[in-house]
Amino acid sequence: MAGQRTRRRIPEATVARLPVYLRILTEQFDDGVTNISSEELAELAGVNAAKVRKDLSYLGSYGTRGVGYDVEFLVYQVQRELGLTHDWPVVIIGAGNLGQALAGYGGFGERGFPVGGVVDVSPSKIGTVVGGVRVRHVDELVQIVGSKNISIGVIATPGSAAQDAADALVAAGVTSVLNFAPTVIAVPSGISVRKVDLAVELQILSYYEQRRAGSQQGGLRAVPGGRGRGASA
Amino acid sequence: MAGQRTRRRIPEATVARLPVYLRILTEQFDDGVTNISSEELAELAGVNAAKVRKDLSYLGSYGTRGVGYDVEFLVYQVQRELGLTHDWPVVIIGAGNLGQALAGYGGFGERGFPVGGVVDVSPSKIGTVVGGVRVRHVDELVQIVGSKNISIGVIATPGSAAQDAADALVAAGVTSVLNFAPTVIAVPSGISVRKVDLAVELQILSYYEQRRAGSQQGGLRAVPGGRGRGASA
DNA sequence: ACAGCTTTGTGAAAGTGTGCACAAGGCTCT
DNA sequence: AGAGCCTTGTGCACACTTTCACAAAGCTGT
Repeated sequence: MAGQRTRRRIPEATVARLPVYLRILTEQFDDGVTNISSEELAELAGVNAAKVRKDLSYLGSYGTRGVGYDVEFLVYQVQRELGLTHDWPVVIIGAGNLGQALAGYGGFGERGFPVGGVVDVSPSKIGTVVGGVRVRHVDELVQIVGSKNISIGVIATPGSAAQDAADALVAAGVTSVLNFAPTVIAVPSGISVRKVDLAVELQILSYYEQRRAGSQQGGLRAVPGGRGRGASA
Repeated sequence: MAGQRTRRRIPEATVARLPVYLRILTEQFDDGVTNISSEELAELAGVNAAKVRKDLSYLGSYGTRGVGYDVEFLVYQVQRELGLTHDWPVVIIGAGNLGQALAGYGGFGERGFPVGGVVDVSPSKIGTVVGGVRVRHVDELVQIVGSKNISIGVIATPGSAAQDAADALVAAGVTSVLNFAPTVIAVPSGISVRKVDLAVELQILSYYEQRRAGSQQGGLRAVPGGRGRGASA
């Protein structure tokens, strides 16, 4: 009865790395690897071994000293912690270039995020089929989200429509949003938002590229990584 | 003669925010806004005003106390700092779903990163035209990179081919890499790498979504943001 | 010329994240 | 059963980031 789960809070930086470990562990498991050390995992993830151990320690003491971690068990634990023991269908709002690419990408479904619906406002898009899903009108968002129990929405509209899209998603009951539009969106507190802006990534690279050119000689070094880390060979 | 530029180093976290400020400032400028306060800019960027001021202070003292910042001037300064005073052509490696979407996206070119070339290994892809560019064989990478003076490469291959793609890019002379493949790639030191993994973003959302469901009541809060910040309305 | 208002620029404190270094623990082999 | 080896889990110091709070500086109106 005494709740064995204290609901320890996992640092955000660790949460961002767990999916990377998970992918590597899954690959290793598929390759028949049954045990892995923090050193090996760190090498494959491009991070420091101490960091791997500290990250994994937030899940519990699942390693064996002198031996390492049981890959299969660790895969399960990471999945459980990330809430990946079941699928999370997503709805994509915006069926333009990007929306079509995302829907057709296939990588989502494979990794537990099947495309449960695609909506748009343009009559020319509605009714077309992308990624095996028929595009429906944004007004049907409530039904789609409700009937498939969707909690994650993906914004793939132009920047100018992103806030409307976010409002529509929230109104329909979505509680997490992945925003690909190059715009900061406002949502009620309690709604999770993450943003991916391709141009921003390139501009960050541009900064380091320019700096390299400017300072002629000396200290070339890998770009320190927010999320995208530079690993040296 | 005394170098007015001490080449002050800008913190990584700030570099990641500058592109966001730049986009907002450019929009405001296009709307005819000539002056902006740190408070207004912070509101639009979804961050704290003190952070905006500190970020901008790394560029120099370009504001006027009691007034704010001159939008046009600030746009120029941020662009200069990010190295965006000229275009940076990019080469995309991988002409599958994602590569096609990126090449056809258009958003790259508009923001100063025109697609200077697309390459692939598959004979079925070579010769096809995506985003107005003819797909060429990866063996031609050296010529493409050399003739157009390209320093940024975008990896849009499947994960299994990502390391080979990275090696090919580096061998061709590229010094910055944006990796969309769900794999950690190793590069020589001195090469900048940033990574965008769509599944990782969704998995991070899944974590907070699951946690919300698990802890029944209480403390719903926006997902703390690595890069994608949750703003509350 | 000066008082009062506004907003910047920044020192300092608080909060997060990273990485070293090592004790604790477990396995194997004799 | 015990020695020796290996790898985990973590305390601690350091580095980076965020936020507060306020002095400095410029503008406006009298």
